[in-house]
Amino acid sequence: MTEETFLRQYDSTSYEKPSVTVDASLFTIRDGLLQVLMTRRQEHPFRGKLALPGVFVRMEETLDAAAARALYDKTGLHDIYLEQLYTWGEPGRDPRMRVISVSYFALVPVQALSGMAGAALYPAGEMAASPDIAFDHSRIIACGMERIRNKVNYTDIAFSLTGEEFTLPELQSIYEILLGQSLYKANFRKKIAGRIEPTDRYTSGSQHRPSRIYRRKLDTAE
Amino acid sequence: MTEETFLRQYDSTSYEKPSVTVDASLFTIRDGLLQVLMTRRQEHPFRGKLALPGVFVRMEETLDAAAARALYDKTGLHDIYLEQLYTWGEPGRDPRMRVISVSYFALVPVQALSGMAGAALYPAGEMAASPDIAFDHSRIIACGMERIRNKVNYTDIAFSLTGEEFTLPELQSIYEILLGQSLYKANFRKKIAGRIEPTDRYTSGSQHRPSRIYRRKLDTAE
DNA sequence: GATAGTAAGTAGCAAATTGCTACTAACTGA
DNA sequence: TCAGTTAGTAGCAATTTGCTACTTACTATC
Repeated sequence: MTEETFLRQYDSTSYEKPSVTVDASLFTIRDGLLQVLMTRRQEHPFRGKLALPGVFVRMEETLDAAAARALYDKTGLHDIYLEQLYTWGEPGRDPRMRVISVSYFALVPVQALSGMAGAALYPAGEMAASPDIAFDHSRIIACGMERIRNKVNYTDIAFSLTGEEFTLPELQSIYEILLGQSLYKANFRKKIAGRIEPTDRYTSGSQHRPSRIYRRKLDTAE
Repeated sequence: MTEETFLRQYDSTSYEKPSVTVDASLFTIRDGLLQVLMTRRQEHPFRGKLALPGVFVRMEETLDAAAARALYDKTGLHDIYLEQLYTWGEPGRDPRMRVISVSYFALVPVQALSGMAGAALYPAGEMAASPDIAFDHSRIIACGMERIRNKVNYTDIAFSLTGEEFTLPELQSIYEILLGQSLYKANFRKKIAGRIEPTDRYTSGSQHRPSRIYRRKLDTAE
C-alpha cells in the first residue's frame, strides 16, 4: 500500500492508535556524581521499580509542555533547562499497550532541588547500567548521558548545572563529571574565559586559598 | 493532577489519542547541492504542496521500520542510512487532527536513486527556507540539515553519500557541501587518512591528472 | 612533440590549540 | 612561623589547523 492510498483511506477514528507519553530525565550533580530523578512505581506494570517521571500527552498540550509538567509534578520547578532527547516506540516496551514515548532531559543545579529532601535522586551511571529499571528507562538515561556528554563541548549546557554564581573549580568539576575525564586547569580556564566574567568577591571559610566567584557572561556580541 | 493519579485513572480506550506518523527526509548530493526527496500532496490538507514522505505508524511496527517503509514506498530502496531526528507535536501542525510526527533523516548516494528519474529531488536549502511547504516540513528539513552539519565532523555519515568507491576530491566536496564551507585539501586528506584505504586504480577520461580511487577502511582496530 | 590548461596530489611553514609540568599565592590550623 | 591544601598562573612541547606554493599527470591544441 502506498502512502497516498493509506492517507486516502485513513480516518482518524477507524484505526487503533498508540498512546503517547513523555518521559523526562532530570539530571543534576550531587556529591560529585551525575544523578537523575526517579520515582518508584506504585502501579502495574513494573510495580516497585524505579522509573522516570512521565505523563500521557494531553490533546491540547505541546510535547515540551508535557515534559515540563511531568517534572513540575515531581519537583515544583518551572523554567528549567529542557531538551527533547529521543522517541522510543518499540512495540512491547510497555506490556499494557502500544506506547510511544518522547523522552526529554533536563538539567538543574542541585540547589534548586533542595526543598525536595533529595529523596528521589539516584546516580545516573548506575541507573543507566541497571537491568532492574521500569520499561526501557535505563536506555533512555544512557541516551541522555551520552547526549549531554556530546553537547558539553560545543554548547553552554554545563552552566545549567551551576547556580547564578560559581567558582572555576566548581565549574571545572561539572565539566569533568559530564565528560567523564579530568581536564587541565590552565587549559580549561583559557577555554571558558570568554564566556564568564569575574565578580569582585571570593569564597571564604575553606582552609586554603579562596577562589574567585564568577558569573556567566551573556554574550557581549563577541 | 499528579502522574500517579493520572496513570491510575488512565484507561487506554477512554481517552482521545493523537495520531502518530513518521516523516522522513532523504538527503543526497546532486549537482553539487544537498537535495531532499519530496512528494507533491494529492490530498487535503496542503493539496498540491510539497511534503516529506510520511506514513502513519502501524500498531505492530517500530518507528524505524515505519521510516524505512515511508522511503521504500517512494524509492524502492532498502538498507539506507537512517537516523531519528526529532519529534514534532505542536497541536495544530496538522489542521485535521492532533498528529505527532517522529521525523527521520536518511542519506543515500545519488547513484542509488538513478532509477527514480530523479523526479522528486529538490535543493534542501531552498526547501528549508520556503514558506510554501506542507505542514511544518520546512522546519524539519532545516533541523535535518543542522543535525547533519553537526555530525559530519565527529561521525562517518559523509560516507553514506558516496558509493563504495570514491576519489578524495569527491569526498572532500561532500564534506564541503554538508558543512557549507570550503576546506584545505592537504588538511582534509590528513584528517581522513586513517579512515580510508587506497585501491590501485585511478579515474580516467578527465583532461587533467587522474585521481586515485579509495574505499572506506572498516576500522582495523586503530 | 612541445606547450598551455587544468585539476590531483604533496611539502612545509605559521598560528592556534592542547597536553603537561611546575611554579607562586592565599588561606587555616597547629 | 610552618605545614597542609587548594587557587591560580607561567610557559614549553606536541599536535592540529590555516594557508601558500609547489610538483605531477593528464588532454587538447598548436
